[in-house]
Amino acid sequence: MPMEKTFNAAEAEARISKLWLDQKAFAAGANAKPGHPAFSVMIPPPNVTGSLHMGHAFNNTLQDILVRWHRMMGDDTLWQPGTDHAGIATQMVTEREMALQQEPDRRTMGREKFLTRVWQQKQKSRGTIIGQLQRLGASADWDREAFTMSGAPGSPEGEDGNFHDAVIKVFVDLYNKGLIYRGKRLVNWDPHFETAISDLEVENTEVPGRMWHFKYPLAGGQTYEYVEKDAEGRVTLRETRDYISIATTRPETMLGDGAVAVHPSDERYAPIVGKLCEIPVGPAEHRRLIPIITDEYPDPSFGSGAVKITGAHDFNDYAVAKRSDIPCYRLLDTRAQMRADGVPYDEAAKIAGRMSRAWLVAKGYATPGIAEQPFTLSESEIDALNLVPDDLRGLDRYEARKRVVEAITAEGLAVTTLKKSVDKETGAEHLELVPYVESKPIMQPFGDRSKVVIEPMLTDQWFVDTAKIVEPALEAVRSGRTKIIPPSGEKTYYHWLENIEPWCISRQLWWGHQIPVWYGPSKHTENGIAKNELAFFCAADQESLFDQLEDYYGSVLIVEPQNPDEFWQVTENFRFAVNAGIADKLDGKLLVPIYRDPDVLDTWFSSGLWPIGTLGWPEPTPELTKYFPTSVLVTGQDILFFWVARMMMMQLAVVGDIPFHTVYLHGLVRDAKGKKMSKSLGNVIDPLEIIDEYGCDALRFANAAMASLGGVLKLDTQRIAGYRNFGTKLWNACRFAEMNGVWEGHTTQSTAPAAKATANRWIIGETARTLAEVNEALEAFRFDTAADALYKFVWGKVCDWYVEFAKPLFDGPDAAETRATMAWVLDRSMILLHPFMPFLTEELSGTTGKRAKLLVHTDWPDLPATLIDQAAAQEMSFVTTLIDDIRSARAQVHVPVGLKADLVATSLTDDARQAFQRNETLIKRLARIDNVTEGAAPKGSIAVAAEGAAFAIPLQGLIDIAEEKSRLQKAHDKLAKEIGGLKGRLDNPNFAKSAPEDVVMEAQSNLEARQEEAAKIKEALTRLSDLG
RNA sequence: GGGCGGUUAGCUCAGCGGUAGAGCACUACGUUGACAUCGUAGUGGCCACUGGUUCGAUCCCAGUACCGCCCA
Repeated sequence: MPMEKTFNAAEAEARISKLWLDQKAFAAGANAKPGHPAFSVMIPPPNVTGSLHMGHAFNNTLQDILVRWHRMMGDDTLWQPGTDHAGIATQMVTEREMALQQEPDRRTMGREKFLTRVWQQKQKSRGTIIGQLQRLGASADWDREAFTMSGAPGSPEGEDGNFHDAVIKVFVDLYNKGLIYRGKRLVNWDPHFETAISDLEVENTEVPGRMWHFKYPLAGGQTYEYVEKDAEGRVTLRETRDYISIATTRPETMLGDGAVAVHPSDERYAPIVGKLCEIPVGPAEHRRLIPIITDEYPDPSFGSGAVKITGAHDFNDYAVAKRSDIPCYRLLDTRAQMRADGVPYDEAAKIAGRMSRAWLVAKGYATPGIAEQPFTLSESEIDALNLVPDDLRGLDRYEARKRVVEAITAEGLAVTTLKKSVDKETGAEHLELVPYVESKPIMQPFGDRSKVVIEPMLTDQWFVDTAKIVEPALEAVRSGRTKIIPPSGEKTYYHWLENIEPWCISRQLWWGHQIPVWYGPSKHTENGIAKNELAFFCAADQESLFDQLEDYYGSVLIVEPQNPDEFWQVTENFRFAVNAGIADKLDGKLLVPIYRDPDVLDTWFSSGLWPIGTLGWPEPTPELTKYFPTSVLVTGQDILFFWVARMMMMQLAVVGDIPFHTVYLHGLVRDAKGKKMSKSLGNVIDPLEIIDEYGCDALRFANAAMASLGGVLKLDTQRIAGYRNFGTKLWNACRFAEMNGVWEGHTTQSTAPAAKATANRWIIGETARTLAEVNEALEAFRFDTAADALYKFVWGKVCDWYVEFAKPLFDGPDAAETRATMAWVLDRSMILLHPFMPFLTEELSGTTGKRAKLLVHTDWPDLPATLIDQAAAQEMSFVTTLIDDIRSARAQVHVPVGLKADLVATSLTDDARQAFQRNETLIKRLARIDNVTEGAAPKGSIAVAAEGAAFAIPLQGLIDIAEEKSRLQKAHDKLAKEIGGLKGRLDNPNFAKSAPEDVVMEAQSNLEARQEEAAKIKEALTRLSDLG
């Protein structure tokens, strides 16, 4: 059955994909040749509930090109696929789905049932993204599909695997090495998901904001001389003040202020440093007093120069508070509402007030009148204090803000400014005092998933002490053991790692790897059990946990209370029993309460182990030996910190080796105008729709062609259409071959046919040249250069010229070798294009000959450089240039295409004559020439110059002399300009002296060639002038 | 504020020491033994600006302007 006019992608893709999968063509090690190296790639695991977007399509196309290329070369290739459990995202998707199905919410359901429900969701969603990756032609070893939560407790049948064990083992190891610790720290809190998130999951966005200015009255009505000076030291303002002015964008956090800070060099406030001032909000009879302290943080030139310090709700303030031992009072609950727990406000405020005065004493600011006993509270005692006034408790943070501002303003403690207003009726001007509120853009943190405003929150969390494991990760890149492409990625990598912050890895979610730490009552002393303190037991398995418990508590019964209240109740009993010395009387019935940390690990903690985890670690698997470290990681530059840097740190910390030799970072895919694709903008290009419309190969080739290093990738459907056309072009070249019997009895021939005809020798050489270009480009991860080389070869050389040359050759004595050559060249084209356009090429390969193997396993060519025939290349260059010039000349003087003209060779060197004669049929056909003679140029002819030759095309009466003159003049002018440049250079004595010899030689020969050509055109011009 | 990039044809981008290339778009012509998802020919550029290095700069260096992205 003859070939169709175009490739039917929609029909063929599914069929070919099935063929590959059925034959397990992508299995690890498939097509590997003995002695060849391993080539391994880890897929960046997409979210298990995700669906394919353009970024995935791009990323996976590049990986697939590399993988298919290496597999065809016979390397032992593994492309490891899998998905990520994506904590927040998956929990979110499941809860949304549950709401839709009117199922009970997760709290009603309880943790265990909810997790079962998420596993169901996971199993339902997983096929979507995997199927979409397969549609893309991704040649990963699908039988090895991994999951970052495989083997977790409660996982259903079929979800077994090592990943959970690996994650837990790493946590325990790092904990035992002191690289993971728990602490009360200020973290980014997502009030929507009610969990901590890491710095990286926060997006800072500029939004319109307001800055209020308030007066904090000095304690006891004290006053001071407030003096402002200009740059020259002249006094510009001097007044007596009984307050200090503060600016804030978050008035509701004033309730948690622990101090007011000024810069140590700020003379304006020097008189009141170490004194107390009053927070101007809350019940008047219980106003809290806080100290005025110095710190480097306040900027004297910004606002009033004084800042309030709210350690529990601002990262900068937290640092100041830590430096000066200022207490951090938490005001918000997990949903970012004003706290409603704890003792009433007046009690809490009293305690906080004592803290302030004790601070003054402790820091040596104490004045005789208010000397106090030392008074300190533990972190958790401070955290238990709720300083939200009773009437604000339980309010939303924004509602509380409104009320606070209103109250302060009503009391006259807002800083005011004069505002001029004009009475519309009378035209009279009024001046009135209004609260001073600046409208200005402020940076606000948002959760990257929830999109709600993130709240800095003082909570107990687990952290990786990244500073301790960062050095090997830095060293590996510095030394070049791991190479990051493009190099700018390395700079970014260094910059981040050199300034790395502790990594908060605990999340208050249910879906994830639960932290393997149990808490029990702390034995503070040898004999007693302390109140409110915990002992930690970090264990990878039950056996180890029990061992640790026994070591610590001795032989006792362990219970796991269901909730914290119960825990503390049992703890209290236990404590009492032990402290009362009656423990051993209970005859082993004494119960030690233990509870497991309910939090789960950050998803990136587990995906940070992707390279070793997917290869079976901690078991010493053969895959680990063979494929680790992996060859290359292909990923977006947006997850350099999230994932790449963490994999580097973790693999080096856990197995002491780099996870990959090369990291290839690519940009983000945007729309044709460079805009981020987003549903709200409506500019999302769905890769599956593109595949439906243009075929997968077109999308893949476009992706490869776009993959220049660095920057944004703007995707244009017109360009994809262009590459679809490119596929069609190759398809039709093969169809042409079919019509000319090229494929009859064809089998794959790896060695090039021995050809005599110049055109055949030339195209064989071009094939070898292209192969070298593609190899070189892919070795350097220049997918764009490789795609470009293939495009130019197939379209520009094979289709534009070689197919045309073949037409006359098929009628001549070289027909047989031409058929063999064309078959070989088109075969090579399919092979070289296969990593880029796997479907179309596999289909072509299958329909054009009898093949020993599928194209996916066909040997990547190894073509000797001797195939590049310089003489043939030179001769074909002469031929194609001549044809181009004749066509151009004809077109410019409007010779009808249908008219076959004659050609007169007016001068020919021997070489040129031979070259011409050998290819005369080709030239005549393509330049539409009838008869060829040698002799003088006839009157009324147009002139064409070539290397070593000059030709005339007699067209008397057909052409406009003036037009021809202007054409020649133009060509001459262009040459003259080039000659001028070359001459100028060569005449410069410094050029000859300083430039390399070959450059001088090249310029010299260039000049001669240009001059020769110019002379011929000049001659022709003269002839025309003679004609009139 | 800190870091990393970018500024080349109408658009999207290559090139990165020897005075410019591609694809698309545009113009004209055109169904010649595969291909109109095509062919042939053409139009189009002080390579952001200012200095410097060099025999020679779009390319290297410094600065300026503007535009991105990341981190505060």
